[in-house]
This record gives sequence, C-alpha cells and structure tokens, in this order.
Amino acid sequence: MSFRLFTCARCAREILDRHLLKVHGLTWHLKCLKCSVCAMSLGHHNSCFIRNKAFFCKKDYTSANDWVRRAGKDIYHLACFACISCKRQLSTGEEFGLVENQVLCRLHYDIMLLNLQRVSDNGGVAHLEGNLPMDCIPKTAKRPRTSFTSEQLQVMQTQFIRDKNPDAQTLQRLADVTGLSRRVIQVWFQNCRARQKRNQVHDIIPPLGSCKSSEMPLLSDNLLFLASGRLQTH
Amino acid sequence: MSFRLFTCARCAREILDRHLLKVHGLTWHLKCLKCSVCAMSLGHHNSCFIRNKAFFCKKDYTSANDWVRRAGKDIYHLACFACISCKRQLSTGEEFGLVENQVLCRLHYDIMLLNLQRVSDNGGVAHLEGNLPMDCIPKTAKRPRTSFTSEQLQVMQTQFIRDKNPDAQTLQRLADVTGLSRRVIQVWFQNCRARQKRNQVHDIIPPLGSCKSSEMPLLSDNLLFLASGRLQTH
DNA sequence: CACTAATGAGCGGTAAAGAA
DNA sequence: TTCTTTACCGCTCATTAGTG
Repeated sequence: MSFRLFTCARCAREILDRHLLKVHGLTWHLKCLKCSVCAMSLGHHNSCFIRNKAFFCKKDYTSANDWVRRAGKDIYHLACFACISCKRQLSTGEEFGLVENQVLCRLHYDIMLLNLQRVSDNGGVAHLEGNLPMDCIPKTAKRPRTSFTSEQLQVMQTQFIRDKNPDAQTLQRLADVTGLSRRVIQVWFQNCRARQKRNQVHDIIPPLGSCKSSEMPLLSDNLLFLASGRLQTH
Repeated sequence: MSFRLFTCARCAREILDRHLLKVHGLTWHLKCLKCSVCAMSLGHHNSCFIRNKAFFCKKDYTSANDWVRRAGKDIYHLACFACISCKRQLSTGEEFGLVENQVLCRLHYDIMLLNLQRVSDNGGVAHLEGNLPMDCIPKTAKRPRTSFTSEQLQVMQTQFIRDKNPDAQTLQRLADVTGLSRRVIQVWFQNCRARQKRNQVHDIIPPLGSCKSSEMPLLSDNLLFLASGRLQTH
C-alpha cells in the first residue's frame, strides 16, 4: 500500500478532495484553481486557459485582446505595453520600469540606471539639456538572447518527439503554455531540426574519442590533445 | 513547488505586496522605497532616481544637482568631487588635493608629488610638454574587491552543496537573496568549482613529492597530463 | 605570506538574423 | 522552409591583484 501525498500548487496544503486536479503539471485543490481575472473557480469548470503561467476562465481568456495593463496611474493597451528601448512586448508578471510614463523592460531599465549613474559620476547634467533619464535609454536596443527554463525545454522537447514540425495551432498552444512568444518557439523548432540533422551525421561516423585502441595503434600527441579537448596556446 | 521569499532592502521583512518592486538589484516594499530628501513613497510613483545609492523623487533628484562642495574658490558638484585617479568619491572632511582644478585624494596626491619629484630629479621638464603635474597622476582606477559577509557565504555554500552549477534563474535568486550582483555570484561559483577540483586532485593523487616509487612504476608524462587535466607549457 | 575575488583568453553550444 | 552566419552566454583555465 502506497501513500501519495499531494499538495496544492496554490496553498501548499494537502489535497483531500475527492478528485485530484492536475493542471500544467501541478496539482490543485478544486477551489484553489481560479481565474486570475474574475477569480471564479476553474476546478468545477470544463475549461481552463493558460497564458504566461496565469489561469483564466474562457470568457476572460477570449476577451484578452481588449486587455490593458495598469502601471502606476496609467493604463496601457496590451500591445502598447512594450519596452520603448527594445520594442519587446512584456508578459504578465514580467518586471518593468516606468520613466516619464514610458515603459521599459527590466534589462533596459537597469541599463538606463547605469547610464544615469555614469552621467552623474561624470559631472551631472551640465552637458545634457532637460530630459535626463530619457537620454540614458538606448534608442533601438537589440533584443536580448532568451534562455529557456528547464520546464520550457521539457515542454518543447516532449512535443518535438511527437512532432518535429508542429503546425501554427500547436505552436500557439506551446507559446501559451510556456509563456514564450510564438516566434521564439518556432525558431527553437527550426534549430532543433537542424541540430538533430547535424548530430545524425555524427552518429553514423563515430567521433574520434570512441575509437577502439586496436584501430588506432599510433597514440600520438594529437590524440592526447583531442582527448583533453583543450589546447593551451602559450 | 518552489517558494521565493523576498525581503525588503529597507525593513528586511518579507514582501507580500501584490507587486514586487525591484530597484537597483534589490527588492522593496512599495512603501519602503522613499525619496531620501522628502521621504515621499516612490513605489507608487512612475519614476525613481538614483545617485550614489540614495533614491530620489524627480524633483529632489534634479535639485540635487545643486549639491556642491567648495574647495578653494571653486565649487564642485558632489558627484564631481572624486579623485581623478582612483575615481573614488570623497567624503565630507576627507583630505584632498587640487591640481589644475582636478580633485585628488590624499593618497594619489602624494603619489603625484613623488612622481613630480622623480621627474625633476631626472632632468626636469625637457621631454614633457606643458601639463607636467597631470602626467604624474596614475591613470588606473583601483579595482574594488568585494568581501562577502558570513551570511552571504552561508547562502552560497549551502547552494553549492546542492548544485555546483546553478542555472541562470538560481543565480538570479541568489543575487536577490544576498544583495550581490549576479556576476559576483557567478564568479564565486566558478572559483568554488575550481577550488574543489584543485583540492580533489590533491586528495586522490598524492602530490609528486610523496609518491612512493614502488607503487607508481610507470608514471609517464602523458598520464600525468591526463590525470591532472592540466598542462604546464613552461 | 596564503587565500581568493576578479580578469581575460579561448571554446562549445545555441538563439537569432539573414539569404536562398 | 533550410542553410549559413553571427552574436551571445556560460564554462574552464591561467593569471593578476586585494585582503587578512
């Protein structure tokens, strides 16, 4: 006889409900899984929608296009809520900064602060007229390279085994589940296909390191170098 | 299920606010981030200005540019009042030197004087045109070395036992918890891995001096290289 | 001194950009 | 789409330099 103790992802207490609710890889009390907008319980409901790790009832999920975000006293269209530096649209829960009613992602907010610091270190406002913080914001910054969490990788890899070329719909679902943008997901699958193809070649031709000694009687310095994978260049 | 406990940089208590306020690499209660001049809350505000680790509202930041120090007949911005050699901002009451309206801390003022003396001993101004004292000021800024508190070490060591290669997220969490920068945490883990590896090698393979000849008859150079993972090139 | 934080070179892996 | 290239990130190793 085995006891499996399940704890709720929201309240962290043991689940003694008649039914065990499993959503998004986590277990929940029926009444703990709520729409993040209207707070209605989703546990007793037929559908549950996920976007960027937040849960929604159907109504609030579909009306999401009209969503706005509140930041300070101001309200932004969801689409307008993007970093003015790198133009990237920010996700729910993501950190942001506000400078004169302009939205900044965490990264470029920090960069702005650094620049601001540097300016003040170099003698303050003397050279700059008027709008100091704005001048410290890089104008068209590159989008930073995203790094995936292990959970996001898990989701994508699982899908990749099932289907290496997911259609647009599946792509969107993955984006919703992981909280990543559709484009990022798409690029990952492109790169993953390329990676697999590349590695297949290596599977056919065994790498040098795995050769058996009988096949390589001449143990030269070069082999040593290959084995260690590191050459020290003086 | 992971719990992320955030503590406020000002009152050191847990943050249960709806929004987590992150400024300058630290986390704050909304009401704990105040302007250091007028004490108004900045957490509910759109902008927050930083200078020398103090926080200001917009009004007080811009008027803070009026902060000055008087040295001789000249007036300096507070932020400008730093040693041009080591870049360190000088505190109230600290000794300083002035060379062509440039501020020097006591140490680098003395060094400059010494260099000046040496130049004049070696034949004077002949080779140097014009700005003699300035050329005697060392250009290089001193690199600041952080020293960790025992609590910060505690946190990092505890994590190291669990995971020697923490991912980006964990790194950030450690940075948040300790108040250190992400980079500093990363470097500590790199150094700690190297340290462990160094010590392990000594534990397993006794240092050359203590090898007994009977136990190690065939100690070739190649084996040594592979075993230690280190090639000394000269 | 020993110890260790920081720096820099070099490299593997891979997300992103661009061409075809 | 695929293929190529670029750029970035994290790592290791060797070295430098700050601290006690």
